[in-house]
Amino acid sequence: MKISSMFLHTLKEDPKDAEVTSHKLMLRAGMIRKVSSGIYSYLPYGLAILRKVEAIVREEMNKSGAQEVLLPGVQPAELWEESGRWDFYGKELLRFKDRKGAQFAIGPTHEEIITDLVRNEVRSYRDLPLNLYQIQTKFRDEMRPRFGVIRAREFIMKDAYSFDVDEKGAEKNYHAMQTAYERIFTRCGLKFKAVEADTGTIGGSFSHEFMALADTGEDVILSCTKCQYAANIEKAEIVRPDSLKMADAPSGKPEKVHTPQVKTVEEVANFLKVRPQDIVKTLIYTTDAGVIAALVRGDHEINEIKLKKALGCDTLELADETTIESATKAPRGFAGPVGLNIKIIADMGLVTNGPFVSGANELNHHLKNVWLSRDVKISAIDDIRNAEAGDLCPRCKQGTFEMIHGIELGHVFKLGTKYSKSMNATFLDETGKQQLIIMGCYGIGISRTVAALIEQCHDDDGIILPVSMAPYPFLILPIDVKSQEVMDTATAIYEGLKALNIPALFDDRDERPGVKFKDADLIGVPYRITIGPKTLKEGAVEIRERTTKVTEKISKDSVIEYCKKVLKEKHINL
RNA sequence: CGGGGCGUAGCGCAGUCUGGUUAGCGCACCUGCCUUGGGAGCAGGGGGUCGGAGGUUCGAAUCCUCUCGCCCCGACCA
Repeated sequence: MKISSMFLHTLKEDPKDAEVTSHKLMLRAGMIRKVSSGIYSYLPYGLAILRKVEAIVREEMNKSGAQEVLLPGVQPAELWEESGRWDFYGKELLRFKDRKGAQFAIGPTHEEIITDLVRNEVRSYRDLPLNLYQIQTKFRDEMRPRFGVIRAREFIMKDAYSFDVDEKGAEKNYHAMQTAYERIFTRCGLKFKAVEADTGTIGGSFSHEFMALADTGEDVILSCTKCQYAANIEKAEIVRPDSLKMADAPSGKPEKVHTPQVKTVEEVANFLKVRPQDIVKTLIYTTDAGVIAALVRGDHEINEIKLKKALGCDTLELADETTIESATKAPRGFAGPVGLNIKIIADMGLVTNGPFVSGANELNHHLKNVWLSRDVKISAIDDIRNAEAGDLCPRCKQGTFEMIHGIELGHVFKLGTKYSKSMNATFLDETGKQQLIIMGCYGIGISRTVAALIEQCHDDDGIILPVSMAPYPFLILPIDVKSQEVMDTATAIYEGLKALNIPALFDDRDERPGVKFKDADLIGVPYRITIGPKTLKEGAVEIRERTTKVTEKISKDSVIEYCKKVLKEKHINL
């Protein structure tokens, strides 16, 4: 491709809107342009990289036995009502009416559509197992789109759905997807980690997320320093203490102290000269099972997903001021467990400690010398806090957790019969009995993968594409387009690569060398072939590797061979 | 949804507080000259309903009211 005629417009300056590196570079390299918040157009160069990811995904999905389909972006409300998600999904589901007034949504995911399709086609166990996937644009009306295409509202996703006759088959499909994902992200040249994840409202026995390691990642992962265990903070387990009984207390009773305007854990710790871990944080929640109090140590953070699970409730929300006041008889900031008349659940991190400081349920007062075993009626003790760096690993019990950040690229999980049940997707087994299909679903954020890759692979000059991700592995750069000799050589190389179907960019613009060098670095082409009058006098051209910045001088006649060799070494078949 | 910030040429910004010629600068773009190994230089040029609507005023980018959009922090969401 000749750059002079390419729809490629690079920017010298960082666009104001962009915060993270990948977003800045994707805009500067002319890959994307913003249309609206969280909505982007892909320009030729950006699309070309996107296609590289898609190609790898297709190859590996097909190899694993999945078959490609293409489902509609617009989905009728009826199917969502059938699965129960029309009311449940919330504002992220963009809804609208057609001219007849019928309700539709723009698909944020496709469980309903695929389940509907499969239930209409699959009759017998002979039709199973099945794994269907698609690569398609999805829309989720995110409250706060961020980081360019990393958290966009409109984005491109590969989603696959598996259908099996039994649990064993479902498990097999799950593992097939896991290994496919490992291969996909490895081939993309990404540093990633598969971590245990929460299954969310979807349920099922387990799920894994594939995280690209990046400091700017929104997800927090806890990873054992000794063994393989790694999990999303939402899920990361904490070692259970030997006993879930609160530490024995001496006789006595809590002592009320005056603490004017002292509310937060930090303020209380400073004011009363105690450590944060000697304070009990009391959080009041409104749930579908009533108002409850959750207790965690002052230095710990509550984990609402764990809390929800421990309580067995569906909805959970920090209580508002009015609810807090009616439950504790005190304004926010002074809640404490002593004398509370609502259900109290305590984190197991509290069992070995005492005495504690807590709120006194009275304005400007706290209690000292509180023993949970003596002074508080606890209904349950469970793991309801976030794991943190330094915690003992729950698996090997030798290593400790370190905290890393990641960008969620892929998610595999078992759906079980959630959708087949609500939407009645069944088959007849060998004995003629009707059975529910066991499902799984597996997503990869394609557009997000491109951004994650750039987040990992760049330097001060721009993007550094691995050869596997480069739509054009080579860029031919004549220093002076007015020099006949230079242009003849450059053109010969360009045509030579073209004849072999090796994609290359030809920077034939009448620009000064510096401009072309900067652009070449910015868009991240792995190999730059520079043709200038100086080296040409020796019959040579230069090849510079983007990653290492090492320049090598080679004979102008051996360039094609060199390129072929590079591709072979990197196992790229074009 | 709460808090903060910003909308002036394709991009980045000044001008707004304190109203007053033809609204300015850098980059990008067009023409010419010159130059050609890391975003050169000179000369000339095109491009703006100052986010939108309404109002105040002799006069509004500037003041007032409403509104839309975008960004950041938080909440929310899986």
